Amino acid sequence: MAKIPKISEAEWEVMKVLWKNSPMTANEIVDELKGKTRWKRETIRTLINRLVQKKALGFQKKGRQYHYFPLLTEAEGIKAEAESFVRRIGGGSIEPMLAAFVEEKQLSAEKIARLKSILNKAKAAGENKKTNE
Amino acid sequence: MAKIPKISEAEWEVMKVLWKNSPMTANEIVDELKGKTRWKRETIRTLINRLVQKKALGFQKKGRQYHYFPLLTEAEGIKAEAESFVRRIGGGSIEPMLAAFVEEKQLSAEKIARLKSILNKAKAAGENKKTNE
DNA sequence: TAGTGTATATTACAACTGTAACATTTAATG
DNA sequence: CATTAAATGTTACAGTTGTAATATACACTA
Repeated sequence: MAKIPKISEAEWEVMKVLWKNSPMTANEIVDELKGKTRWKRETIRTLINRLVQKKALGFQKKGRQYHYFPLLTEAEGIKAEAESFVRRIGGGSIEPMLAAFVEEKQLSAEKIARLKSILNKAKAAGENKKTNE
Repeated sequence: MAKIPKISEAEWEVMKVLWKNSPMTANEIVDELKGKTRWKRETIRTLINRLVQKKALGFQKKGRQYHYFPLLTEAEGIKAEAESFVRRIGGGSIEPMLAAFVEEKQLSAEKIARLKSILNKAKAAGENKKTNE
């Protein structure tokens, strides 16, 4: 997807269920979210509609029902959020944020290893910055 | 600071200048931001006022002027943002986001080392079985 | 003391968000 | 075919945010 639309907090919850499993009908989405939130059915439908307007969701009409599916991948969504985060903190240090992560989430050893590998590659890229392009 | 108020994108720009240097008068903040944004003087004053209402900024009256200063530290602000980010992406993987970071920012070797050290501590706290790398 | 700059305070207004209620269309049923 | 139940569509309404304009208060100057 070219330009990632800005997805609000509540809308993200909807995206997450579709990222886990799609396509889904509005009702299936509602049922899924009824467990996790206290939103009324119509609230959830509003969120779905807004996501369609924003072109974050697409749908296919099947009889009287719509089957919704994401128009961007979860990784794209996360990357966009991360970029917005980075822009926001600007010159700030990313350390408190990584610290918050490890506090908040239970990171498995493998995950940590992958993260470290990303950091290692970063260092390499930084060092021969002038030659790469 | 006990509870971190929700600070909007534009408001963050104001906080950042105060985190770099405080206290400052409204005019000093305006001058600082005039360089970085295209906001009108009164726009910036609105942001300052909203931050005061939210108790993100305090001030001291000195004659006819107010001298503003942050009521939360930059690290607190960043941590709150990071937590919000983590909540939002929920079960999602943080890897795309770390990747975005290293893409977006030029990380020095020392910074990378500190980040790795955070990861190492995380592993220790989480499950200290294997000690690879 | 009356005017004039500056500071601060109040008000504006549209877009976006959270949170729904109400209305309309249409497939299926009696 | 008329009714109903379930889907989708339209409208609502207050709080937040971006982006200001306008009004008011007060210190200093003439």
